[in-house]
Amino acid sequence: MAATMNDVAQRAGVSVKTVSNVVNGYPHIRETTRARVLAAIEELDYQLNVAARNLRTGRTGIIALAVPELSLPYFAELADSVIQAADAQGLTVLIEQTGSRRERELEVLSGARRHLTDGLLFSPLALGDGDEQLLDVDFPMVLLGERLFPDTVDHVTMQNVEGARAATEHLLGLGRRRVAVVGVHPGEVVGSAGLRLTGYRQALEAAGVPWDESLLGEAGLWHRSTGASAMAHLLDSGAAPDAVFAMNDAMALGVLHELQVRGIRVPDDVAVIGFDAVDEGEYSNPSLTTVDPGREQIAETAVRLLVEQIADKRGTHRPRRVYADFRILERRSTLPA
Amino acid sequence: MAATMNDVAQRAGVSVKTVSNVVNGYPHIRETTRARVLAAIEELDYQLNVAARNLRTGRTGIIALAVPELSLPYFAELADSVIQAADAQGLTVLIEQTGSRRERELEVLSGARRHLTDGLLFSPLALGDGDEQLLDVDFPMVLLGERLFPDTVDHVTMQNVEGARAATEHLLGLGRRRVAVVGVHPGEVVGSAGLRLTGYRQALEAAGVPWDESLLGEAGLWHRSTGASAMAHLLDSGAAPDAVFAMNDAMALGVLHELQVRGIRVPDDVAVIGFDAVDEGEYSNPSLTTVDPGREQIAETAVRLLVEQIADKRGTHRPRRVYADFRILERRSTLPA
DNA sequence: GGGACGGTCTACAACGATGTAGCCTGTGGC
DNA sequence: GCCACAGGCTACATCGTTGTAGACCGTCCC
Repeated sequence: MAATMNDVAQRAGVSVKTVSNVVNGYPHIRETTRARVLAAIEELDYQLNVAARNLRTGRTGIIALAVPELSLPYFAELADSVIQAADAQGLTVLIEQTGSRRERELEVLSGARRHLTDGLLFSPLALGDGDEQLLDVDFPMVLLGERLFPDTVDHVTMQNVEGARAATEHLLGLGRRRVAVVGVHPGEVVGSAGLRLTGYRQALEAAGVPWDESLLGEAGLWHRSTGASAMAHLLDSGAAPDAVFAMNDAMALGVLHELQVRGIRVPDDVAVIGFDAVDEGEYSNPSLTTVDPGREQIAETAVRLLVEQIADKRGTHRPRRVYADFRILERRSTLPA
Repeated sequence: MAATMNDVAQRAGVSVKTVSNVVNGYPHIRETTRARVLAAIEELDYQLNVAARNLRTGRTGIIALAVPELSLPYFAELADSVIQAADAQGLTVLIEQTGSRRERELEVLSGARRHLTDGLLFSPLALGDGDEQLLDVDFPMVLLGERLFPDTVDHVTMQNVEGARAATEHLLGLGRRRVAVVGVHPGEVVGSAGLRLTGYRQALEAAGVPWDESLLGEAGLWHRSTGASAMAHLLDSGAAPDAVFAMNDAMALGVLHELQVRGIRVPDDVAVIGFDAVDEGEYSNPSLTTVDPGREQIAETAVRLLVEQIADKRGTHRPRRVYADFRILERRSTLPA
């Protein structure tokens, strides 16, 4: 049987509350008493029962992170960063996978695990326009990543438009004029697909390059496989791109793969740039130029905002939106000729 | 304020315990009563306070998964599989990253979060020979993956020796005779590096191919970068391999990268095979032949064993060791000439 | 010398659920 | 008509901690 505070108290000859005070660092305790209590804790190998503290204080020390899929490298690396940032604040992370399914995302928001966690970092994919009121929850939450929602909730996001624009400009700067884009969601405006497409369009306009519908590669889910098939479709349709901006790295790697299978040289025939800066792109063949969206900064900021929300019991905080810094990581897939 | 069982009980005109019974599916309740309670729950939007239940029952419904790093694709995909398997059993997963650091692995075992979780799935890397007694913990635990420990604890592992042997035989079957191996940990026997090296050796012996020290590529951490530098070292040393067995996929991808940078053709000049079957290898250039160690089977089995341990309060269960099925996934990096 | 005050500590209630014991009521068997 | 018994429910204690109120002691100041 595990020891309780009571056992420790008896052994140290003090009240339970004093043990509690020692454990929680309450300052007004005589040194000798504190030493006795600590010794008793040591001897009994006492461990605080978190469940009991939770019940009493209403805090759990756990935050939830809801992401689409851990098997997507970006989210795995994001989770890594979040866990480390949370660790630094003494928090533990509980991961929920939504599988990009709307129903699972709603479940996360419904707060079924509300009592288990102090707050939620949420990276939604399936929710979108018209779901604003669903995000008006009564527990601490910070939205992560890409979608834009009204200013009713804290939001840490990457610079989708600017990053996409910079990526496209990077390709145009190589002298490429037939720049395809992969990952388009037709009709979407507020999602990351819509925003990144806007950045792409801005870059073309600024450079005076005409808009060409045939260079738009659609892809619903942003996986390696969908990137590969979007590229295949672009090639088969005769669009003849000389560069590709893939809206994330996973698709960019699919694009590289498809090009390589067909014997098309990268970057000589087609230059490729991605978005996300996952580790994988550093060792692909050729290595992948990409937009680094500031993943660690996003994780750290998000955890910090969440902690602030949790501390602010009155609910008086006003929602904030934070944009992370981005930069282009230049590698071989866009090496100048 | 969130509603409690007391609120529900008052509204339904029954005792708290009856509400508890309804919530927990206790059978002997009149239909009309059950309906009244359910209605009250609905009206008040009542959610069970898990912390309180935890305190009373000692169960939390959370299991911990301790892995080295989520940013390593294999562990991200393993986590994905574990979360899904746990979900199917109504369990939530809390992920701990040990960063392969011995001190963090010990912390996990010390059970600091014992009160927060019902059990632990543990994939140790830094612990090894001589640490057996540390694994003799007094909470439910299942060891995952690769290292072998004495039979005092449940263990779900991949077939390291057999898989490595099959991988090496696959290369030998292509007619290659100078088969390098990457990821060697000199002196190690029980770890996955030691076991996979044994499989490699067995395959060579069976084929009558002489053992050549110069074909052993060392790599402490099994990352892409260490795979690349081990390959660079092999090439620079003049070992002149015509095939490489990388002990995991991450290193294999680093190997592919290094070969490509040097203009060495795969599989024509050097054939490459990995181990783990991460998604990434399917879209690398060229796509990566690998050993599929049965990741999902491992995850499902591990969760099942853990659930059994948790249910078995008496601690009468006898430790089991389960080996997952493996198979070779043949892709282009070992395409016959 | 008495009152104010801060430091140190204790007793007790409370968080929200569940386990245990036991009270009714109705049914069936003898 | 009485007892045994099961179904349906309630009352109360309890899990291990923390918040609140207050007791006690010594110091300091007027």
